[in-house]
Amino acid sequence: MHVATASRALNPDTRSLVSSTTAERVLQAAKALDYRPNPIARSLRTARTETVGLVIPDLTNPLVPPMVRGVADVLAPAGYDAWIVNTDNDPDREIAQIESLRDKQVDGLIVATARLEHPLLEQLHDEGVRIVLANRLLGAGRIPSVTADNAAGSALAVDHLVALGHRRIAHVSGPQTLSTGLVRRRGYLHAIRDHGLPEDPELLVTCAAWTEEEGARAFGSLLDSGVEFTAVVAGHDRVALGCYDALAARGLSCPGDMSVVGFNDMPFMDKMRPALTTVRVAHYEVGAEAARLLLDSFADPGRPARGVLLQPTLVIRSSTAPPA
Amino acid sequence: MHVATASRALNPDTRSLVSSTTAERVLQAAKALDYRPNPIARSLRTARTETVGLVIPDLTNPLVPPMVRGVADVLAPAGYDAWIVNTDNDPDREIAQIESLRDKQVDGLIVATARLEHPLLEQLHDEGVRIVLANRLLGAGRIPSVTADNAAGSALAVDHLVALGHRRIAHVSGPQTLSTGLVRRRGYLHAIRDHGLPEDPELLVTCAAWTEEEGARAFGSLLDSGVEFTAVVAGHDRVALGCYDALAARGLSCPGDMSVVGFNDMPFMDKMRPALTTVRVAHYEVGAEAARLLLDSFADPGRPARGVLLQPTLVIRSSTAPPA
DNA sequence: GCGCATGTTGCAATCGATTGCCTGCGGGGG
DNA sequence: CCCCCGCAGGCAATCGATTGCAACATGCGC
Repeated sequence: MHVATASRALNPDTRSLVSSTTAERVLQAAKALDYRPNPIARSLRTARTETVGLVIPDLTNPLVPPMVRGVADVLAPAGYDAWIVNTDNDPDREIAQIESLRDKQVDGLIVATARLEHPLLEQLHDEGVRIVLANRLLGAGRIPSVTADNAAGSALAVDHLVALGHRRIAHVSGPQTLSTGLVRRRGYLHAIRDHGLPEDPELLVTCAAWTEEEGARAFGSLLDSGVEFTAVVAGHDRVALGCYDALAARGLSCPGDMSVVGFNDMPFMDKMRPALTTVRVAHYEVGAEAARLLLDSFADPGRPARGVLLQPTLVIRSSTAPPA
Repeated sequence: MHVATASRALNPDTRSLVSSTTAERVLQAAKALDYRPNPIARSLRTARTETVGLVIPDLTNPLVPPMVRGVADVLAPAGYDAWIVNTDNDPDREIAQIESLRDKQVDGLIVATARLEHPLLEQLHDEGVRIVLANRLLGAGRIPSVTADNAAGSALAVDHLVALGHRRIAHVSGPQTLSTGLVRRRGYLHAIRDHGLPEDPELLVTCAAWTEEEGARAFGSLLDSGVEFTAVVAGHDRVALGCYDALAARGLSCPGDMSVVGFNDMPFMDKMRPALTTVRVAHYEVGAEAARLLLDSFADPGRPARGVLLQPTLVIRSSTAPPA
């Protein structure tokens, strides 16, 4: 029995080249010997690894694990695995990690880091590397991507507050170098305008990062400025928690004195006091859909880039109430 | 120039076999051509992949990501990468995943799933597969492992409560099929005895899982039983949150009516109301140390198995107070 | 009865690196 | 002056699978 024949018998696609009796014999023998194909040898020959690179900023960011699971759960049935690498938002590290993934011959990349600009990715895409962006958009939109509809999410938050009777609604936005920071702010501004509310630049403050500290600092300065308002849309749950802290530090209550809406619905946000009303982003679905797009692009290389927008939902809890 | 010569020049270990001038020329050429060695071809030849398998129950469990980062951060400088697989605590899946990792020719395994029994792991270890256990202990302790000193952690919690003046201290333990469930309970019992406190079996209840629901159920039944006590050591932060819920449902306050201590110090436990006093386990360090043990076993295959116990610390917040 | 088509299997190249062995060259010592 | 030793580098096998091509057998049609 020749290895070539065995190889053909073992591969369902080529099994028809082998007589059914020998195929059966090979399958029997494989089972008897507990034969396990060596993926390394196969990859060397076929130049495919059944592996995709998953580039994330930091696994310990609570938003990330659900997305990773979404990716893994979609890839697994298709026979693919994910290599996970953390960049810690360091551009140099990101480049190094991506090159390392390419050396490992990954069949595609899912990039979930959030910076806006990224010449390397566009270049790789032009070189024919299969890439899907998750959670971020890039320049011309030529690269397939999956993101939450962040603008719509901001609008959901504003709509909810307006429905409760709020008219002066602040926004604590994030770094404008981040796709999320930019779009959520834009969505807030549009929603304010759509409701015919006054667009007061004083109601808009910006964090240098999506952290509680920055949220407390930015929102605290807004509180101290003397501007009047009764509700705030935070660009991120962490920022909302910072708002909680800033309120507590000033003896103000939520939702009594101030309604707060977060963004993302991280784990445990339902356990906060008050439980945080927030815009839920289905991160698992973002990952799953990104993986689907990537698999699609393997199946049909010619397919044009598709951008998927996932609709967020509003989760109403206890941090929002009608104004006093 | 022959590929063999180039190979030797590129590899620091064999570079001395090549004259320094040719070595220099090769290095120059490699840089000029942006040569990148193919890890797949190398692995096929050397039967090493510079890769370890990391077996975890579920990435979305908040305790897991820090451990994964600990592993990754230690492996990276040594040139190793980690394949991460989730088992969802399904024994069959765990076996399948581990076999898949072996097919991928990982150089070693770090297994961080928590069930107590595991014949496969012992068998693999006997076959010479390099394995390190994280967060769990196995039978005879012949396999190197890294765990938090869970018994000592329980004792820290009891000591703290006793120092506050509590004398009747309950324990909500977890599944006794889990290493953590078993040992934390044992540590609690020892500590109670060491303090000369009454060992009342009625103060001990057990959850079927480390979840808020189970914690609320088990602790609720204890509250409803009429047994007197003023404090509880929960075997897990999630269980402690369940205790919060059970207290709230009965109109009891924490820490006014009942002191609660958690276990693990998951993210956001400092943001709870009240902020949770808990036994902090350095999960990052568990992962890092497990990775170190594994690298050690690569460097020196003969080394005897070592078991590392990491000492937890008590983080005192607002869920504990002297008894009323 | 011969030729050709079809179906099955074997041969050998290939993927890209590593490594044991051998060769050839040069220098130093007898 | 010759021999031997050591160093540098080339040769070729090897890892384990895949795959184009060739070869062979069988069977059918003319």
